[in-house]
Amino acid sequence: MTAYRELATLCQQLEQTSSRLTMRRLIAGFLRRVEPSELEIAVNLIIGRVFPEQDPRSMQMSFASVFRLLGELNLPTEVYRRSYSTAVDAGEAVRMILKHASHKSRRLSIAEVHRQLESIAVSRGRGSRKERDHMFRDLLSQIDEIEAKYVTKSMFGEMRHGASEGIMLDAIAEAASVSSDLVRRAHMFAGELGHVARIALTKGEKGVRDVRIILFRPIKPMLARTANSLEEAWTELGGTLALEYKYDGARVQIHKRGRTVRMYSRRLTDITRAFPELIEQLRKLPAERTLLEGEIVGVDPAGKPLPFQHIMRRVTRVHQVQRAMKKIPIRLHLFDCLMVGDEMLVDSSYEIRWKTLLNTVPADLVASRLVPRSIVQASAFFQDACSKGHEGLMAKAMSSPYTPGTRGKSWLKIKFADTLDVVILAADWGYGRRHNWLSNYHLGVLDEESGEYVPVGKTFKGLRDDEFQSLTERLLSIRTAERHNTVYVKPEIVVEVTYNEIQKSPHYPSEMALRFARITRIRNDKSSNQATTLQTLRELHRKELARKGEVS
DNA sequence: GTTGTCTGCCC
DNA sequence: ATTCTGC
DNA sequence: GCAGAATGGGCAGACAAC
Repeated sequence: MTAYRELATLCQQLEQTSSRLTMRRLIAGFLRRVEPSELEIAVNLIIGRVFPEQDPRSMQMSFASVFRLLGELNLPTEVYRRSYSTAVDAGEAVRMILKHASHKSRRLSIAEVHRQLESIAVSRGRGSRKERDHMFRDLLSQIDEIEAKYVTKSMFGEMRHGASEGIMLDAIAEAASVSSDLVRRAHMFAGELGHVARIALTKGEKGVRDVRIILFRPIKPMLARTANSLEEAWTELGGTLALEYKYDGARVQIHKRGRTVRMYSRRLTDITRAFPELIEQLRKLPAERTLLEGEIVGVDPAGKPLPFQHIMRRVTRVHQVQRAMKKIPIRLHLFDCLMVGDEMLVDSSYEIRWKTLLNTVPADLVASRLVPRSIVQASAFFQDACSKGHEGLMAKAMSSPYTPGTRGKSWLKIKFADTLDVVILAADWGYGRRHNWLSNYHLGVLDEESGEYVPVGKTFKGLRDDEFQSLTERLLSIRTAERHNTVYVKPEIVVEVTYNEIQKSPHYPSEMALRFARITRIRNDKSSNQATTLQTLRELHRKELARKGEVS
């Protein structure tokens, strides 16, 4: 058995360096000396996971739970106040608080710490909240404050020591003396870091090479990079590309063997039971074995795509699936085929995979696509997609292989986006590396009827560090009030915000919220009475909705 | 039984 | 999801 | 160019509080 303390020490060392090579070396050394039976657990805990990626169990513990139970220690109020205001993150706050509780470490092993975390995760049903709190407090009483810090961090998935999945993969490769590329490929197919580590360290290169795609073990989806315009995508791909509609729905990976069909989400969660009508349809496909990928969108009776919110009502649904099925009909748009029969197509070109897809499934299940001959034709297709209520287009390089889990340059997404000039109404204090900055800005538009500014969303994106710093100073100088973590300010600062959609909001009184808002400019040239008005925003929202379908 | 809070997971 | 930063 | 970090809106489900 390896002491959990050693894992905590490793994390402390990682925290002290920003060099990836050093982190890789430190982790590799640790993986080589950790007790083999604890290897898989350790690999996950180090990068901030209690359970492997595909494990459906979760801790059901968050900041609120942990701070509630720490409050029960009845330490001086000053200890809590100082810890919360000084600590950069939750793990650090826990350490600072527990320093005053002076628990002695019983030197639990990695396996024992994990066993206790597991029993917290499986506690369910009436009274389980209290039971989980009790069990976690019990765990804290057996470890010292340094160990508690990293247990908390693993539980919250925020290590903040700079090493995560990517560096872990390199470390596994180094520890096992196997090439990094092979280890990464094995991980994309196996989907579980712990398994990859065990195989690499016990079976070496041969074991890693033998990992391949198996049906009903979902693989990491290939990711796309964003292009700012169609022209940019065209240039980047050298004009030899295909365009597909980018549907605003849920990405799914479909595995079929005989009459058995299962569907997995982008994060590899099994969501088969949410879409019975689709499963039934897919079971009838002639292909005996296949692995397909596509996007599911909600549609109205006329077939127009519904806003994203509606498909979300179905993806995570467990109860009343049949009722949701009637209310929110769906359509599947397939765009890739990674396996047919015994043939593995991951390394085949996109062109070949597309042809195989067409030969495998009926045409009405396939995404709309165009191989453009000119950029003019491409632009028309983009307009076409947007006007029909879709998100935009995907541009794909014809000869590119499927590269699971990586954001390569062979898939580019081009999304509709627009800008508004909005006013900063308030800002939240940041967390972690933004601890000392006001980092999350509440955005408002002017209601011409009342003359008041009403919130329509928040954003923390778009500014550079130096801009956060100067904006923090500026905002503090016009502060009107401060409550909890939020500083309210005079509505004076105007920022240009880029967004992708105006959503119907059940939360904001304006009943609208901006999706994916990011600051693209600080409009020092504009005063707040020149900002976008609520009335204008409503009009834009109406126009957006007119392109999309409606639920009856 | 209803409403509110927390959590995880879609984007 | 998007964006910025450091290697 | 990759990897990591910070954090958005909104959905269902599970449980807690009333």
